[in-house]
Amino acid sequence: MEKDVPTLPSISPIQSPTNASKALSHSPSLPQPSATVLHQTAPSYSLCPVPLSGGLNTHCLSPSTPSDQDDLTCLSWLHQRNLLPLQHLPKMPTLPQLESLEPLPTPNLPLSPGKPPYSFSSLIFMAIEDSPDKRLPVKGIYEWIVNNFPYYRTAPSGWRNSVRHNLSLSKSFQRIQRDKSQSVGKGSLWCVCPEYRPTLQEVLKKTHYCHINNSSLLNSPVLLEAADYGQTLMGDTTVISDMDLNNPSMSSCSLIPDHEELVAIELTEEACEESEKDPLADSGYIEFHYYQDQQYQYLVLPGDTELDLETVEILQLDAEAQEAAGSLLDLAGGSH
DNA sequence: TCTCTCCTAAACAAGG
DNA sequence: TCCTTGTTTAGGAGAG
Repeated sequence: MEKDVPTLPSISPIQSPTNASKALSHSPSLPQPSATVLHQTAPSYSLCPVPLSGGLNTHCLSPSTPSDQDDLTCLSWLHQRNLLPLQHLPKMPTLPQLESLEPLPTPNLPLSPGKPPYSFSSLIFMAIEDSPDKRLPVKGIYEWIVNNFPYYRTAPSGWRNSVRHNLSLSKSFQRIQRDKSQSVGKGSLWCVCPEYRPTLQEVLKKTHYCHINNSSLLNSPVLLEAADYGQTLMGDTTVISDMDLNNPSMSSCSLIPDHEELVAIELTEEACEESEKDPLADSGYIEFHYYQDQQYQYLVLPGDTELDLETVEILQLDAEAQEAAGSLLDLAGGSH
């Protein structure tokens, strides 16, 4: 299942003149920020862009609303939860409606969520890790899965049996007896067995990367290594996730990063070439990722968008995008 | 082919 | 009684 890893670039992509010229061609007036996500990609099928004025779209990755939760199969939210470092948005199985994308993404694309690529162990792991107390009752695990993976809303209920089966059978999960005095409802709480936590994280990472292997960007040893340590190695770029996936102490860390900035991921030439092979790449959108108001958000802009002040002004026309545009301006060295 | 992992289904018991 | 939870067994699919 592991993919061959491309040769490690001699220099980091962000420092490569060639790559930089490609990546920055979309934003000639934007000075290289210390941290800016700027990658060109076809919009993920799970995007539910909120239409902005000027044909721009913004999108919130926070699963705080049901509509947002639909997007969780896009897996980008894993970054928000710090279960995976923010990197290239994964390309999920192609949906026909995206094959024929018009120049602008259709707002509120109809979603037909497929089965998540994650094993039940991973789903349970994510559910538990996402809980404030790192422990959940079975019902809570059900709810988390349903809330985050729309597939299971309509799936036959047998998957619940599989969840329970996994909980019982897997050594990775421990049952905790509820405090009888405070117990409301039956059943126990389940938590992740600490010694199996790194294993679960590894499985989760592998699953994630296997399903985004269309992007050679993520196959860069640099980025993979960065993913392992929660830091990118691209110059002074700051990765948006500062957690250490292999650090058991992460369980006590906030799942939401406390810094607010854009994260830059630029396409390597290989990534660009591969992207060109992707039929969706013709739609050529750029996603601008940023972290704001304790949420990951991103703008989806047409690929030929020049992120200059004019573009930002357009962004500013929309109240919802105003703050985002401000962030871009800040990073561009301007003020608004 | 074998092994392993994972998924699914089913049966059963216990408890609310 | 019904439903949920937890356990166990069995079989199949897919990958290495």
